[in-house]
Amino acid sequence: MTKSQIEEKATINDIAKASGVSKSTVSLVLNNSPLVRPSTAEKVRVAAEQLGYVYNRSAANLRQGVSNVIGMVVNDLSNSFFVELLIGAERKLLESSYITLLAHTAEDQRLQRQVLASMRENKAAGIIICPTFETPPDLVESLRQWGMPFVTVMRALGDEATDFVGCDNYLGIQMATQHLIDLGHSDIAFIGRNSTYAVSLERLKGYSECLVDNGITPNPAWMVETPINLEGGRAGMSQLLDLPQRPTAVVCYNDVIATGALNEMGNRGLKAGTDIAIMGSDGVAASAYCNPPLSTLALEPEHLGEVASEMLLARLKNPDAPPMKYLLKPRLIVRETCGGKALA
Amino acid sequence: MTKSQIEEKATINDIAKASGVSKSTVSLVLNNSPLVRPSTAEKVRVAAEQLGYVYNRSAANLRQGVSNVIGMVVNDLSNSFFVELLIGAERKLLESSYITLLAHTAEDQRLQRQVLASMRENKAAGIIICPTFETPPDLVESLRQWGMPFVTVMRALGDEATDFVGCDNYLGIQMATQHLIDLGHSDIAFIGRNSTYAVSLERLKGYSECLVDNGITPNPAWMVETPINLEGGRAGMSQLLDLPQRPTAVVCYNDVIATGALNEMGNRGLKAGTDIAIMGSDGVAASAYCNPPLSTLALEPEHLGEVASEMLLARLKNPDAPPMKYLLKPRLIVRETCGGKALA
DNA sequence: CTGAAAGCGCTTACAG
DNA sequence: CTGAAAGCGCTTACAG
Repeated sequence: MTKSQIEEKATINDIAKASGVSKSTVSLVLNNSPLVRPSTAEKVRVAAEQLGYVYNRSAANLRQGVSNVIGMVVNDLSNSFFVELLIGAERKLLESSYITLLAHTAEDQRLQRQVLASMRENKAAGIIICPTFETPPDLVESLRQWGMPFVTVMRALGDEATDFVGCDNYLGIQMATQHLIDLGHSDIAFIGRNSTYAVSLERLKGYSECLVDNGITPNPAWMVETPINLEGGRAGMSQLLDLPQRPTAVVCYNDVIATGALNEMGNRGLKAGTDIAIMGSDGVAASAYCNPPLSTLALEPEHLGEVASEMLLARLKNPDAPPMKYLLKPRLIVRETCGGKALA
Repeated sequence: MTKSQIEEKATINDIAKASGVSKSTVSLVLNNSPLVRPSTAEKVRVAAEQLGYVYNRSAANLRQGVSNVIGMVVNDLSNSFFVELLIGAERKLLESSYITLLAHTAEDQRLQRQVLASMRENKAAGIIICPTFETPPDLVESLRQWGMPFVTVMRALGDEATDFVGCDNYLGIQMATQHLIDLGHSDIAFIGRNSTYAVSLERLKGYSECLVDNGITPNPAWMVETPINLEGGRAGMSQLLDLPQRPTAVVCYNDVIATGALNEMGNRGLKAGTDIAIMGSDGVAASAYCNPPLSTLALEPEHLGEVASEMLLARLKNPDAPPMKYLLKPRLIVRETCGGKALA
């Protein structure tokens, strides 16, 4: 235990003493500066090793005014889309020797404010944020005023000047809807309408405009409003199945909704792809293992997470670069639930 | 911009000057010390507010030698069990004004070492760790030597002295197996055997001993070894269905495996609960929305996460308290896939 | 209840 | 290529 206590206490001063150089030189060595002569560096490294030295980032952070942590603020970890996004982002950050400070807001704006403030106090080098529903625009103002670099993900925030990573929601759902139309459907419903939520609005628009473009009149009774969760998907499908006139196909807001819908179909002895065609959106890993396997849109959440990290890192390197945008083009994944396997 | 630049720079010295007290007093106020006269405190708070003061945790961390961050090291975020556990843990930590440093190891030991070292440098106050497969015992030694408080979750590590949160794996799978036997099954398989993995060994034992206790001889061909992921579940079920003699019921290592198994059954036009009975384990949120709804074991991951946080917080308060253990007793959740709804 | 002083362990110009 | 000096913004005994 004495040994370990000695180890606990070693600082660059101790290393300096042990290796016969100044602590400036030690610091240079620890930061892999090319300025130090290799033989000196080696000597220092050996001493550090022997002393069981542990770099104290708190000290470095204080001196430099910035840390090696990146804040990651996520609105909904119960949706694996965001989990996969988190996985991609965190891995990428780690590769660049950043470490991730995570906060799950669960769509709570108050919490979002709180964790952002905490990340600021902790001198986060930057923030990746998947904002909550209806995040007020002054949040962006705050972040800017703080001088905090950030990239927003999936839900655009503020003006054109903010860095953003997302996907073409309109195009994706349009593709999904068109696919069903190409399969011969015209009675197509949408589950997951949500008027307070920009992404839902875009997706709903992709759906309804696609219908119109194909000469189909959208049916308001077939645009089901539900919370965006598994139960919402189940309940939404239940609502559709209770209608006197059922649709023959359903476009779901996302894979979570679709999974809930599949559940309800099963509960009623119906099979997706045979009785009713279903399309999801997001392409989460689990979508391939739905029962039946879900036809959906590849939004590549893990890739989006990686891109978000890369964008933030680029922003840190170059604070004055012009605004960066990444808008993923969805790709159709045809599996079983749309009943159009043959087409693919 | 001038305003915000001034704000950036305010320190306790500025507050001290502005409010006419010493910086010691300011520090006391910021930490809500009861020592300061309320009127003084108020004066200080107003000054801090006016100056747009931001507490600098790096400085406090350096001075105190410890931070307000807790490291959370998770082996597998592709399994929602661990995501739900993370959600519970993070929320609880936030309530106690700690913020979570997250690292996903994806079962990579090298990465696990690396992130742990990084968390140490960052002066994490403690660590919650769901260790990777086959984590070497010297990891516990390192953590102890570092003086780093930690609690291990799900996979026990080291000796009796480590704080641990988990569940009774043996009992759970035993209950699931017994339930199937009570339903009249005797041809019961197990998917997710994995000899290198302690938890799998416990669960497999719960399964096979339950069979023996009921006078049933375990069939080696029905103990399927697969990776623990969706594809493993699907492939495992496929393997069973290809057997000349199929089991009538299957106990799955966890809900991930069960979900994959359900997928394969659907692919073959089979229905769980009717054609073959399926039991999962873990009770992740999505299990209720499988198709059909999955019978499983409630392991309450979110609760386990909360408990882990509470345990770590207790450990921080009282470093010398005796080792703490929390072993959750699983509860049977009877839904559709076991075909025993009537019994519940 | 409040203040003066020391120091946490780094990094960064600056000088040589 | 290396060293001496200053300072980042806090907290913590200690004294009064």
